[in-house]
Amino acid sequence: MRLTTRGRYAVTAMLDLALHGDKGPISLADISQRQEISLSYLEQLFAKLRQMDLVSSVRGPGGGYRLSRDCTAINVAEIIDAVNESIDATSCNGKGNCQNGGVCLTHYLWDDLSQQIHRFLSGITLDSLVQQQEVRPVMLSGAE
Amino acid sequence: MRLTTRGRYAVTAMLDLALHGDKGPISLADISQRQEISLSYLEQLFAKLRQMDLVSSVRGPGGGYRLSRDCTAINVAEIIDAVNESIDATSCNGKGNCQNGGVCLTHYLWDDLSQQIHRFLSGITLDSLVQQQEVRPVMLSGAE
DNA sequence: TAAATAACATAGTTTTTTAGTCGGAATTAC
DNA sequence: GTAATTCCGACTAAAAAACTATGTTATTTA
Repeated sequence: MRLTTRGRYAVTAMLDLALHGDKGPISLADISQRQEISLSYLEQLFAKLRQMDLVSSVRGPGGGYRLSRDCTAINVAEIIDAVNESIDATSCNGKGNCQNGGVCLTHYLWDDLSQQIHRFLSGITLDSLVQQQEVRPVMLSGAE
Repeated sequence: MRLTTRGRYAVTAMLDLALHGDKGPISLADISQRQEISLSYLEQLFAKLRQMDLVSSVRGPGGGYRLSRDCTAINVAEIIDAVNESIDATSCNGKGNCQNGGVCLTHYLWDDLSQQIHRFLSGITLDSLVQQQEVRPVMLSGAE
């Protein structure tokens, strides 16, 4: 199972889009500055986000990215799925052939855990993160 | 966050202990054979499990490991904690200094997720895995 | 039309982690 | 004393993650 900075970066960048997206397309350079993520790395991540139709792009000066759906209709699990291979915790990718073609001792445990995580993350929309942002005091992240 | 074969191996090995532990101490060589995990690697894992007092060892011929507590009193979260650094999903290890000493945009999301996973895994005891083993038909894992 | 801006594409590099190896030392049953 | 076993530390190979570099293409604007 993988849940590393890649997934975190992707969610952070998408949230940045959700927060600033009302002012037209947002360039990766902006996100790069605000969130302290390397531009080239962002480009790689956004290539995948675009493939999964989570964002759409506008090229040329003044261009950038915008969410391709309303932020109430994009959840965190989708974002992580798009950039990470998966959030599966089993060794067999859910196939159940972990040991000699059969399920290993702990297959169901990891399978259940994966479902648990997926259920949790898919219940959280970008919008709900935006709401939370407005309630919880944003220490700095930009200002200061 | 890390949840890889290391943690899976550890849980599998501990479950093997729980399943066979009634016949006195179990050698790592046995577990290595049954679960198809390299002996040397098991030794490393059990060093950590022993440090955390999850297992106790008996040296010499006929020796091996046994659970240091009843299998109703050992949960999966402990096991993973013992061999993996942690099951924390934040980048700051829960410290909240992810960005310029403050919390990053998505800190609370990962913090919540970590708690969720921890709660799930700590609710599952070795004993409950043993029960499950007896109920769910063990496709092969040895037989067939 | 030229220059600037930004996405798009791909290849390569560095760093970290994982998984596993190796060689040996200590302990204990027989 | 020998064999089985844990214990210990260093080492290595391979994979993945994180990041860099270099360019190409589309689009706007002056």
